[in-house]
Order: sequence, then structure tokens, then C-alpha cells
Amino acid sequence: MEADANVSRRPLEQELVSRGVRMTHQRRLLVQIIQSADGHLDAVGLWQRAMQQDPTLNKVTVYRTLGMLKKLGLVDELDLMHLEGGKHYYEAKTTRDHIHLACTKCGRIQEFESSLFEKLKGQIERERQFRISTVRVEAGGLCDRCQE
Amino acid sequence: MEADANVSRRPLEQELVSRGVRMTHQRRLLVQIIQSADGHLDAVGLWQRAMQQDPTLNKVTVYRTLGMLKKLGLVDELDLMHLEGGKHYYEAKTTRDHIHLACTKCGRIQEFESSLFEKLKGQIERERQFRISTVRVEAGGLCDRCQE
DNA sequence: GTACTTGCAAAGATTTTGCTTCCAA
DNA sequence: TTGGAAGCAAAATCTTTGCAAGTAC
Repeated sequence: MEADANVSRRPLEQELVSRGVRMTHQRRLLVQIIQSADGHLDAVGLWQRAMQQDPTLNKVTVYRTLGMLKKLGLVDELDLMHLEGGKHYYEAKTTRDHIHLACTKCGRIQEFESSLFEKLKGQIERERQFRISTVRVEAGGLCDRCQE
Repeated sequence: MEADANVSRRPLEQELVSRGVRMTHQRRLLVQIIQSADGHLDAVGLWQRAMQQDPTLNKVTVYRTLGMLKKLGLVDELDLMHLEGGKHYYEAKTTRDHIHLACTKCGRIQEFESSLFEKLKGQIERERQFRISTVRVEAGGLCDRCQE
């Protein structure tokens, strides 16, 4: 299984099929939730949403599915500065890379895109001959609403 | 206890004293190890090094000390793309912010400084009125030695 | 039919908490 | 002397693994 930085814009399910991944109904459900979620789901949150539709779906299956998607490079794994415990968050890699801003006071997560970020990635690849497959930028601090 | 983005270049021990933190011999030892380490120590690694000098030092003390240093903004916590498990790595915040490049093949960690990174931080603070106290940039991929 | 996937239970890894004793200031 | 810190044991949190039974292709 190889990660792929050039992620298509196809729905995850189609992407998996085209990569020869066996589509079980558990995977179909999980992948649909990830795709339609506003983002930043943790494993247990994903599991809870899934159980609303299939109460027999096991938490272990969630972890295994996330592991597979991560290996295939179809989801990004985030920590969001560990605002609440050591868990991880996942989001489909369907958009441009973006930066996550985590407010340490109210817990709000903002996303931020920037061409500077794209330039920075280019600089790294050029100057270090480093072939980036995943980048994670997370900033912790006070958001505009929480200052003063 | 408040985080402070303007970290002095003083040795951690002096910094703690000046902030009114009680200096136990355990803290003195841990802080010296963190400071003299090449960086990227995880809690258990720090504990093991500390035990060479004080075999009675408890692992819990390591976690509590790291927690304190983190709250005070004197160390940065890293994940290094979880190359090996879900543990965290720590490094003294004595240098300029830098990016960590983690090779998914050989596990090597490189550091990278860039003025683009500084500009990016400025852009975030300006455009979002977000007061950054910690930033973490981690890239996973193949280092120069591991390609082809 | 067969290899891959799931569910279940159990274990593993990392970090945190409660409480008593101890020590730095 | 006294409030904060350390040690110990236990628990909490998050994630992974082994194996039997089930299922997609």
C-alpha cells in the first residue's frame, strides 16, 4: 500500500474501488461520514456517528479503516495541538492543504490557506530534496474573539 | 501559570527560578537533560536518561515536569508525524521556530528554518487577528537519501 | 472458493490522578 | 513551618493485536 500525494477529487468510495480495496458496508458507511463531515472527526466521534446507522459496527473497524485511509494518503491525521487529550482527528484530503489554528481558550478551530504555505513547501522540497507526502501545520494561541 | 512566547535564552533552570518555580533536584536534573539533549526526546527516553543519574526518579515526575514546562511555554511538544507510536517529543524552546521533516522510510528527523515560515506566521496573526503562542510544522515524506 | 475483513476480547502504549510522605524556601 | 512536589499504585485514555467467524469478489 503506497501513499499518494496526488489525491483525486473523486468521492472516497470510488477512489477506494479504483484502487482495488474491497468495499464492505462498514467501509462504505465510514467513508461517507468522513466525506460529508465538516471535518475534524476523531475516531470515537466517527464511531458514534456510524453507530447511529449501524449499531453493530465495532470501534476496532473504525481504527482499521482510518489506518487504511491514512496509509493510502486519503485522509490527513491532525492533533489540533492536543486541546483535548491525546486523540487524533481526521479529515478527507479533498481540499488544498491548509493550516489549522486552535484557540487554547475557546477551543475553536479555524482553517487558513495561504500561498506562502505553498511556497514554503516548495522551498523545502527544493532545498532539502525532501519529497513531502503530508504536511501538518498547527498553531495554538488566542483567536480574535478570545483576546484582551 | 501563563505561557510566554518570548522565551529568554537563559538556561532553563535560571528561567524557572526567576519565575518562582521551586527547584527540586529532580527538576534540575530533568531540565539539564532537556537542555543538553540534541532534541526530540520523548518522556520515557528522558526518564531513562534521568535514571542513570538518579535511579529513584519516577516516571510520573517526568510527565509532571514536562507538563509544567509546556504550560510555561519553555518546551515545544512535537509528534514527528507519529513515526513510532503515539508518543510526544519535547525540545527546549531556545532556538528560532523551525520545521521538522520526518522521513517515513528511515525515520531521520531534519530541521528546517525559513524566513517564509516567519512571514507565514505574520500573515496568520495579521489576517486572522490570531495571537500565536505555539506553532508546529511537521512534514512527512522521503528524505534525499531515501528516494528512488 | 478464497483471501480479506469484521467482531470480540484482550493487551499495549502513553499519560493522568489520588493520596501519602517529603522537602525547598 | 508549610505549601508545593515526589513517589507509588492505580486508573484513564487512546490504539493495536490475535483469532474465530463472516463476506466481497
